[in-house]
Amino acid sequence: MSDRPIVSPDVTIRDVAEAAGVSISLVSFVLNARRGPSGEYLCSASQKTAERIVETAERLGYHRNKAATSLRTGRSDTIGVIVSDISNTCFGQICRKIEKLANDAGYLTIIASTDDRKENFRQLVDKFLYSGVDGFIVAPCHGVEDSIAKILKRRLPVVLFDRDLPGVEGVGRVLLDNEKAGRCAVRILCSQGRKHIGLVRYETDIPTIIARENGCREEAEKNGISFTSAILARETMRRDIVSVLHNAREEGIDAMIFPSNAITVDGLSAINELGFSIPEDLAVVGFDQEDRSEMFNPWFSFVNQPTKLVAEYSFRMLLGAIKGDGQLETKIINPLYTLGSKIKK
Amino acid sequence: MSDRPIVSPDVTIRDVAEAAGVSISLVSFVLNARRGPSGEYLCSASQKTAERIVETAERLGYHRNKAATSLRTGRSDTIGVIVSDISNTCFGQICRKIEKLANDAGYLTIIASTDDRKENFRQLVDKFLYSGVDGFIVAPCHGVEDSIAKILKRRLPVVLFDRDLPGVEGVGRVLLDNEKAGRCAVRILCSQGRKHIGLVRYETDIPTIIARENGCREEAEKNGISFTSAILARETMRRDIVSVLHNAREEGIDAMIFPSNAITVDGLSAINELGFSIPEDLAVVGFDQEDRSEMFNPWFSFVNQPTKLVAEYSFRMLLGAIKGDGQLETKIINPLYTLGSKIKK
DNA sequence: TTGAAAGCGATACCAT
DNA sequence: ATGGTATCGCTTTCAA
Repeated sequence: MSDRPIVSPDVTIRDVAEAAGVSISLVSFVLNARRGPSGEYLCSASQKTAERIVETAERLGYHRNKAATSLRTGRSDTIGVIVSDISNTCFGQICRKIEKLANDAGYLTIIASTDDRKENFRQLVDKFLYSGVDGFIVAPCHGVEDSIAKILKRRLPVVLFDRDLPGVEGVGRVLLDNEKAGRCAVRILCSQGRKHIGLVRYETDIPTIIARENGCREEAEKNGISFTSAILARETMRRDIVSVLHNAREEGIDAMIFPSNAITVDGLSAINELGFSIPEDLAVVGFDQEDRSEMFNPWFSFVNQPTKLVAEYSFRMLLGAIKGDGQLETKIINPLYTLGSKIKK
Repeated sequence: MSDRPIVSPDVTIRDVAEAAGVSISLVSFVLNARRGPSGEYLCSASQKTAERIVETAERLGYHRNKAATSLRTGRSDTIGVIVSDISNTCFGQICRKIEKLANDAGYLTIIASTDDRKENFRQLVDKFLYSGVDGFIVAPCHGVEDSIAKILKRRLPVVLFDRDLPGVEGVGRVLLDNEKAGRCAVRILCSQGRKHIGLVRYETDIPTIIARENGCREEAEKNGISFTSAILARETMRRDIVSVLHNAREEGIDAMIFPSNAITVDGLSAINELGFSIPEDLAVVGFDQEDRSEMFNPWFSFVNQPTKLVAEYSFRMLLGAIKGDGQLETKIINPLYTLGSKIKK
């Protein structure tokens, strides 16, 4: 039983030094020493003093002041994660996993949401920069190349995920193979015997969505299946999608693809509003939805990013870049798909 | 023209001082001055120099080094948020809103998930403490009173939300009225003509769940309706809940209540597995589910925390405590409920 | 093997 | 109205 002292204001390295009867430098030296395989201190200090110092530090309840360390070293052991919306389950899961990995590696994680607006993205990047994060993992908005450049100018590593910024160099990437994801969606519908596939999206040049659409079209052609896509204005999509679906069905379309999470949400809501049933009236494949859909109506399918994998690749790549070993590369991930309540492949 | 190299790793307050031809102290003084109503600087510096200093700072792209400020002042303009699982939509939404409010108030937010394990909770509290957060907003695990005490000993403000730690003093609280939430769930089912209500939960002394159950029982008695609750082992709930639901239906129970998010997830999955349809075979009220259920089968209802309200109250209360105005109190929130795809009350 | 001392960048007290 | 300077806690040469 250790009789822990009543912790008062704060124990500094100076207190430890005094209590252990050594100099401040030595304490710092020992406390930052790497441990040998036999658990011992790899530094020039004698094992005996090293142990005494460590023990004293523990007894006093010493913890290094991060601000001071950060000021002195320029490192903060903090990484910044920026997504469009943390309450989107897909991002929530990725962030959670990144946070866990980072925590295990001794890093703190700062997470922020941009609402997909580049002014917010820029502001957050600045804020994180001035807070001294050691690296970034971001799902970028369209058109934030300048912000990324700003990070790179400070020689901080960046890993992009979920969305690409084509042409940007010097960053790591962990991206879904979106064309393959599109092909996957069509194949699911083919295997359910559908012949007339429709896709709804909003007007955009987000490469993710375009690539998915291309994948769909390609696979549909390959299978000799009709493929039609409807393009709506982003602002009024939620409203307009209802009539699009209504008309689609009138015209004999028997399956719909919603190529992003936002579209999936609006699309399924519209289907409920129209009273269509899945898959009798319309088969459906959505994208980027949570893995809890088994809770709900299990009769539609999803194509997803494997969130854990994305988190793992992203964090490992960033950590490697921060530490100096490991390098920033581009990792293309295979899509995952969910049929009903079963995950295959 | 100075013959300095163009590349400046970072602009410091000293650079600004030199460029503006004043002392470091004055720069700090002006840059920390509060602004008057007419937009001007409330400090003893003359308006002219004040303006010159600010302009110079902007021109050089100066941003204060947070580590240095934090070291010097003890403040970090950072708050720590701890939840059980950020990928749980309910927490995701609350965190997102807190983050936004904090951001607007000039604070950075650090979010972490505990997985509902108190060792994790403790570890995270320590980590946040040593990182120098200015305050905490936490959904505590059961049995972490000691961690909270540790925070309070440092005189940092804490706001609890979602879950209470009865008996802990000196903290703010933003809590759902869980008894009322339970009563609400039963009333929904009554209004749908149900007469035999069942509830499933795992073995626990989490006050949230107990209070909900009590609310249910109370309201059922008041309405002369039968109420049965099944208590499972936490570890095997996911599996056992299937047979519980099967038996319940055999025994004539016509409605189920799942009094937490975790139980709701398992419960609905089980219902899908059993092939029951809602509400023909069983009416259902879940708890703490996301607001996107309109996407899915809308034929069951939810009782929720109003996430924005929780976030707003929590953050305001914390900010008040940090700033010194405002005080920590207990705020009890009314439940929100969702019927089908419509939100009422 | 150990210690003294010079900063890191910003703040705030005390002079002027 | 402005400036000098000690200090926050820690890391890191360089000397002893």
